[in-house]
Amino acid sequence: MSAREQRQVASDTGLSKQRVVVEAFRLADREGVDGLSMRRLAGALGAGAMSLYHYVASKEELLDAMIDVVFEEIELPSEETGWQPAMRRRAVSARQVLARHPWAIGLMESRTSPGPANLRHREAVTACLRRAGFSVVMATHANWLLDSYVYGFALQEASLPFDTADELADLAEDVYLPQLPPDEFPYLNESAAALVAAGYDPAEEFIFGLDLVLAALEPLRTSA
Amino acid sequence: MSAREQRQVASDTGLSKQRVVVEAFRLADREGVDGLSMRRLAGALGAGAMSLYHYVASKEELLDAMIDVVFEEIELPSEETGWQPAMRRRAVSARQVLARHPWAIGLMESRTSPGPANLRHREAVTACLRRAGFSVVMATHANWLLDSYVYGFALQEASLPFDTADELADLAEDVYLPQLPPDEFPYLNESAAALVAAGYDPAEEFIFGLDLVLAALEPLRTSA
DNA sequence: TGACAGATCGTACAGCGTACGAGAATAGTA
DNA sequence: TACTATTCTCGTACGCTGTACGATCTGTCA
Repeated sequence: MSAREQRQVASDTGLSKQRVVVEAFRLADREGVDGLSMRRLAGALGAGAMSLYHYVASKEELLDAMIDVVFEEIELPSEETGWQPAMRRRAVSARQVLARHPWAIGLMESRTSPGPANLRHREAVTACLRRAGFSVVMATHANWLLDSYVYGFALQEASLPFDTADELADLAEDVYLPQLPPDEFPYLNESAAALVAAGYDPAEEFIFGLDLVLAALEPLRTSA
Repeated sequence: MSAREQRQVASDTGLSKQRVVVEAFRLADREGVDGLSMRRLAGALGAGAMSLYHYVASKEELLDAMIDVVFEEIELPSEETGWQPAMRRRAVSARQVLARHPWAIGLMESRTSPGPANLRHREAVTACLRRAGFSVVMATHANWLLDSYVYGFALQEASLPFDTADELADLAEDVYLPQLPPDEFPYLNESAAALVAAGYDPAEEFIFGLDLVLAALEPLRTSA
């Protein structure tokens, strides 16, 4: 057993690619992606900055690996239910995961080579659609539509500067409404008022659009 | 007339917030957002790096302003057609603009305070939906769904590492397929083959999903 | 024991955003 | 025209970044 393999097993002491990536993931959760530097990461691992480069070729590769950990966290579509419940569950899971790790969605634009968990995920989704009777072409369309919705929703949610309904109400009153003269922005005022009155739950909002999309996809299936 | 106002007019000589932001926009188009540094931007403007800070409080503010320029480029929904053609046109325009400036979508996650063009855009979209008979709540749902689709599509498109069908074919053969063993990823192989055979046009793909979404929203209108 | 490979990391470099404050240019007033 | 006040420009410097390079240290095997 080489020293390296030993290190991979003994997770408490010694480094490994796994430990580096997972700690980077945690650090990004804690401090945001801007707070993730090689030196700080090394510090959190009790190592010197340059030691990390034995496990990771560059920071870019580290970010790629972090994104793949995100995909590992997303539920794969079940094979035991209909395609709609299966896609619904995996989409809900994806949104939850992306909401829990808001740094991830911002990283995706710049990552171009999908990792293994990403590939496994795509394969499972495509399999689910194809088995449900979508043609190759229609499965591609469905994939784009569903993923666009999930990622776009996550992107918008990540850029909301509040986390709770209370914060929303405060922000609306103190920041938004003052810069929205009612005569120039009548409809935004109307919306803002309704939003503050009713509160706002991103999970519910997400489900609403998701169910519309799923229903719209149903007729694209070839077999009934 | 103050010196500053004069500078804002005389665009050839002298700086102004406009000139700084527009040049930053161009630089990002040319070199990507990673190539945009205050020093390089100053160089492109023939000025010292610190001079920029007279027109822009920080790089963050500069990025905010750049995003707002992006929104200025997006067509507002027309008031003279039905809501569907209007929303269709503005969504198509938004995708085009975001595809032309791929750095923009990556910036959106971190921008939390919308600029004036952004606000104008949202107001116009909401107005269009409300006038078409969507209730306040339904207009909010429609807004989320449409914007999620547009942004998510743009995000996925920006992370595609190819621009033309030829590049796609080359990449598929040289990079993707080799890492997709057919027994482990049968469906992805199937999709990849179909994609290479048929070519791939993001504009068409976008329209397909967009029309599904628009049709799905139609029944949410209160008045016929 | 000696040799070799794997792992660690100190140092250094170029580049980043920007705080500070000095100096130049311009505008307003007498 | 002369003096002052304001606006604008930017050189220097600080603390941070990713990482190239090479020295060192650790552990394995002959």
